[in-house]
Parts: sequence; C-alpha cells; structure tokens
Amino acid sequence: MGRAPCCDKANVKKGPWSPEEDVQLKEYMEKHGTGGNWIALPQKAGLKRCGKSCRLRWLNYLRPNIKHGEFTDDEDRIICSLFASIGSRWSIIASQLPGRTDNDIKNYWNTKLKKKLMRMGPSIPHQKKPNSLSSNLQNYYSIASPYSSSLQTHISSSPYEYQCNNNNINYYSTASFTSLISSNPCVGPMHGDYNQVRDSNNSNLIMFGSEASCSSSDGSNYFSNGVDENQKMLIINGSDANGCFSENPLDYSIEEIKQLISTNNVSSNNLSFFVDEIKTEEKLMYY
DNA sequence: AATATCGCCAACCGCTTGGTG
DNA sequence: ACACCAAGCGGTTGGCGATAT
Repeated sequence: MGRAPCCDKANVKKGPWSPEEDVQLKEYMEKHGTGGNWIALPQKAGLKRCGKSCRLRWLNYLRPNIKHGEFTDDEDRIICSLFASIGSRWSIIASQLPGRTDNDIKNYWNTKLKKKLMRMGPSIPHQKKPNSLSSNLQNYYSIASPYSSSLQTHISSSPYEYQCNNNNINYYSTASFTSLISSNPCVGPMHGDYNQVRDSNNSNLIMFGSEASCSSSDGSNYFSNGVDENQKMLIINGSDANGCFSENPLDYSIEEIKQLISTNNVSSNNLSFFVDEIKTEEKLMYY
C-alpha cells in the first residue's frame, strides 16, 4: 500500500515549466492568489500541473522579490552560522535571508558552500587569529550572527566586527540593540539574538545572551541560567524574546566563562572556541 | 570530433506538521 | 482523542550545459 497520489498523475504535465505556463501561473496568482488551496489552483488557472508543482514554481521562482544569482559573503556567513547551530533546516535559514528560497540555499550549500568551507578548513572568513589568551583553545569558530529579517537589520554584537559595505545595513552593539528593543516593545520577536559555543562532539551547547523564537531547537525554551540536562545546554544570561533582554554577554571575561562551564559540569573536553579581542573586550565566538 | 564525467539547479517525492471537523 | 487533508519541508533525482579525456 503506497501513499495516495496528490493528483491524477496521468493528466498532469511534469518537468520544466515553459514560459507560457509561467505567465499563466503568474497572472493567475497576481489576480486571485492561492485562495488558500493549491490543489484546486491548477484547474482554476487552466494549468495541466499538479498543485504542488504550482506551489513550488511560485515560491521558488515566480513570486516577487526573489533574489537570484551569486550569494554575498554576508549571506555565506549567515548560512554557515545558522547551519552550525540548527543544521539543515533550510526554511528557517531562508527566513533570515530576504529574497532567498530554502531550495536555493539548500542547493547552494550542497554544491558550493560546503566544498568551499572544506577547502578552507575549520576557519571561515572574518576569522581573527587566536590571541595569547586562547593558546590552549582550538581555533574553531564561526561568526555570531544575531540577525533579523523583520527589521532588515543585521545586528552585530560589536560594531567593529563586520565590514559595512552597504549603507542600508545598520550595525549595533549588543548594548545599543538591547536598548532599541527595550524602547520599542512592538519590534520583534527577534530571532537568533544569541551567541553559542558547542563542543567538538556537538553535544554540549552553551548559549549566551538572549533568544527570541519560541522554538525549542535553538534553546529558546530555556531562559534561565543553569544547565538543561536533556539538551546539555548551559544558558548564560538567557532571557526571553519579548523585550526582556539580559545583560551584555560581553561582560563576561574568559575566566568567568570557564568558571561557569566548570561549576555547571559542562564537559570542557575538546571544547572548541577561541576568544577574539575587540578593542579591550573579550568576545566569544561560536561554531 | 566524440564521448564521458562533472557541476549545477529546478523539480519531484514522500514524510511530517498543523489545522479543522 | 481522533481522522483526514493540504501545506510545508528536506532529501533526492534528472536533465542540461560545461569541461575533461
């Protein structure tokens, strides 16, 4: 017993879409939208296609504001960073890259980005050399990328970390961002405003700062300081999404972080991170 | 010049999720 | 609580152009 087909396979066209079909679908969508039912759409639009096929064609290619072509370095970094923390959840990753589709990002990762990273080894662009403080630490790292597509704002936890090539992108220190959110309760919820460290077995997750989503996958269900046994997660300065941000994670020195790791029984074997000096502050990066 | 291999990406398949009655 | 169904999602495939042999 197989799964019932979603449409009459004998009477639907498969394979690449012709320009005529594209026009037909686009015009129908612009006039009527889906009407909340993709399955019924092809017949209404006069297309000999399966509803799923129409949906995919619209979402991945025809809908407005789709961005095609080369990925920027910033996009690369966001993808790497999110992949490191949540894995291949392409739709979530895509939600942080305006104009990009999950399919596009998935293809890009599988065909190019993964290979590019393998060529580069554990480091990725914007890495700074570990300084003397981190001589006993490995130099795995990735960027911390607090990011919000809803604000169209890429927020760095330090205004000094990223090259700003685009005047439309604003950069905030964590402190100024916290203040921005506190004074604008209508802004948000924000997603991914956090820094993490994982050990090399990918089993211990240490989370700094605040997190805004209500999904548990990124640790946001664990808002208080302490260790979560199931997730093997040490939350430092955790807080919730609704404007309730805690103190700046940069306030911790590396010695204090080590102390927290040790007193909370998080295994420090092969813990892979390094400290990056920005001005006089110590900053943890995560991989 | 002919053929094989590679790289890319649009599209498909089927499982999971979430809404509804 | 349960069944049903459409949408969402991610892994995989197939076709096509580019490159290598």
